[in-house]
Amino acid sequence: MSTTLTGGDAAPTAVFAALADDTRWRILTRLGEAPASASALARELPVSRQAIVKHLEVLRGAGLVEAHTVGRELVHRALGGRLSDVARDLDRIAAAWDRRLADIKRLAEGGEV
Amino acid sequence: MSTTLTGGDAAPTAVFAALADDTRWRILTRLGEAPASASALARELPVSRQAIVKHLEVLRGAGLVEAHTVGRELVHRALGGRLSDVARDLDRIAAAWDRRLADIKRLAEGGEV
DNA sequence: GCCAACTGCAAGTCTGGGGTTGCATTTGGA
DNA sequence: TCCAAATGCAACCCCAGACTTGCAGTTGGC
Repeated sequence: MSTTLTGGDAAPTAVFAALADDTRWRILTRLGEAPASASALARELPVSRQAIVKHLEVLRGAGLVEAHTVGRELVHRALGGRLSDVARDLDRIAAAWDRRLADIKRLAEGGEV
Repeated sequence: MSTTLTGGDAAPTAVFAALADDTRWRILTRLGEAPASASALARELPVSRQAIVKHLEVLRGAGLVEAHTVGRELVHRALGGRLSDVARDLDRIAAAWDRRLADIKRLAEGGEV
């Protein structure tokens, strides 16, 4: 019905899982600065190319990264769209919690006078 | 200099890791609806109390949950603050990526005419 | 045409952490 | 007072996934 996490109670943990690894986060933010291939990233980061490839697959699966070929290279770049979707949803959820909390407090105070 | 993740390049993966587990997410959203103790949650969710206790520790460590004693119960409740912080930061990062992307495209098109 | 460089596939290792069970301890409240 | 119910601690199991090494296949570009 919806791909956003507020659409239902679908767990958005997949996206979070993609963001939860340090190496993956480094790769992602690095791609945010400028697109790069797996081999190029492997030269910059202290992990093997294969490890990076796997991370890129996860990131692509989460919709956080997009790939296109340039010459014989497979260049990846970071996509902001999914991330801002998640941000918006998180913000809504947080607001709902705090609102509910405030309601409870108000109710408790008002009702006990 | 800053506790937010945009402040530096500090990896915010700790918070994401806290959100990345399904069971933990269920616990967190459940607490968002109404505060509850570990034992109460254990009765509602298909996991042992001990598992829930560990999850609550993680959530508390990430600043997503707060606890206070009521009678002999230790009641936990979800806090929106940290979550909206993360949301704001993610949104900024996403915007920066897209902006950079747009710049590159514009530059490429303009330069190749 | 050829080679250097990039990608893809396949095992295989090993640590983290999610989950459980069991028991000890405390304490609220009828 | 006394018990049911809540918390805390500890040892243990088990698997997902992060990382590596090694090799085979493809292809761009001089």
